[in-house]
This record gives sequence, C-alpha cells and structure tokens, in this order.
Amino acid sequence: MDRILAETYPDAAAELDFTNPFECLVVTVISAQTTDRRVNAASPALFAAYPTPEAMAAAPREHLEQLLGPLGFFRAKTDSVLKLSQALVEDHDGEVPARLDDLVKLPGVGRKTANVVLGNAFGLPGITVDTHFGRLARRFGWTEETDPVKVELAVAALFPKRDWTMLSHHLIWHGRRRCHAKKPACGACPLAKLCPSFGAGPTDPIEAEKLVTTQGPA
DNA sequence: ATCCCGAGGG
DNA sequence: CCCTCTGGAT
Repeated sequence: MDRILAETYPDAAAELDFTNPFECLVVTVISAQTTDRRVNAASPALFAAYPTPEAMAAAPREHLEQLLGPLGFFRAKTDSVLKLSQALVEDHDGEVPARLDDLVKLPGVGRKTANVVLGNAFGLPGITVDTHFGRLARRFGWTEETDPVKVELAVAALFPKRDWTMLSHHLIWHGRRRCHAKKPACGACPLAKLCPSFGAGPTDPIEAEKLVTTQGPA
C-alpha cells in the first residue's frame, strides 16, 4: 500500500522537507485552518528571516504578522509562533523535544501538531491526524480515533512498511487529491478496494459521518 | 456558501 | 459542548 500511495502521489516526496524539527513544528502550527499551498508560499521568507527558535522569539510582531498575513488567523498565529519559540528557548534550550509529552505541553501545540513533528522530523511513530485523516477515518469506520494507539494500529495494518514520514505526507495528499470533504474522487482512489464507504456505502461525506458513533480524531 | 495539514478558552 | 481567530480558493 505504501508503494501504491507513492505512485499515486509522486509529488508528496517533493514537499518533504520537514526533517528540521523547528521548521516542521512551526509550519504545522501555522497550518491550522489554512491550505498547504499558502503555507508553502509563506514559509521560505519566514525561515529565511527567522531560522531558529532564538531568532523567531526575538522577531518583531509586526514583521511576523506581515509574513503570516495571507494564511488567515494571522494575529493568533503570530502569537502562537512567538510564544512557541520563547518556550523552546526558555524550557528546552532552544531545541524541539522529541517526546509527545513534552511537545503537547508547548503553547499552541496539540496532539495533531505533536504527531506531525514526531512522524516527520524525528521518524518516530506519529501520523498526521488532520482533518484529511479525519475524513479517511470516518470513511473506514474507525471509531476509536480518540485513542491514538488504536489509530496507529489501524494505520499500521493498512501500511505495513510503517514509514511514518512518508505515510504522514501521503495521507495529507490523499486528503487533498482524493478524499475531499465534498465530492470525493472515489473513482480514482487508491484505497477504494479497502474502503467500506466505496460502492455500497455512502460516498457523501455528510452521510459517511453517520457511520460513526463517536467524534472524529482529536 | 464551504472548507482548509487546530488550539485555547468559556 | 460551544465559540473565536482569519483569508483565499473552489
């Protein structure tokens, strides 16, 4: 299945430059409620100006707001990256911690963001459980999403190679290119044969949500 | 109108 | 549980 996704989303590899933990962390934080295209457009200038936690912690708020403007929520995001950088400097010696417990204690970092950093920057078990993945999970009827261990087990069964870095990005691209919120491209979906919502099941995302008994992934 | 690689606060 | 933060693409 890893191979199928790699062939289906060849461009996902090009987007993979999240081995720098700080960049990975900041990019994920500012990605909230925004599209990856705008994040990718804004990121080079952001990290050219402020490549480290120390530099970003000392950045003028006005300049950050200008850089983050096109993303939306720019005041909240400026606040987030400033507080995040300051916490990294003050509490973690300017380094991004590689443990889930430490990551979620950082201001503005929740479980989704922490898992992205673990999976992408550190190569540890941690998948990108974003809204894209939420749709996929609902379609597959995974109702234990709130238990991250269950989610990881389910995904590991689907992707036995467990290349967490590529998996995270393939799931993102799968959400972007196939498993849309509205009008999903089920006909071109590489997971169609495995998806309970394909064919007999409802393909409309609103109908598919009725399949679950609990909330989506946290 | 709806949604996007969410988190914090009430 | 609810709400707010925000702008651009479709």
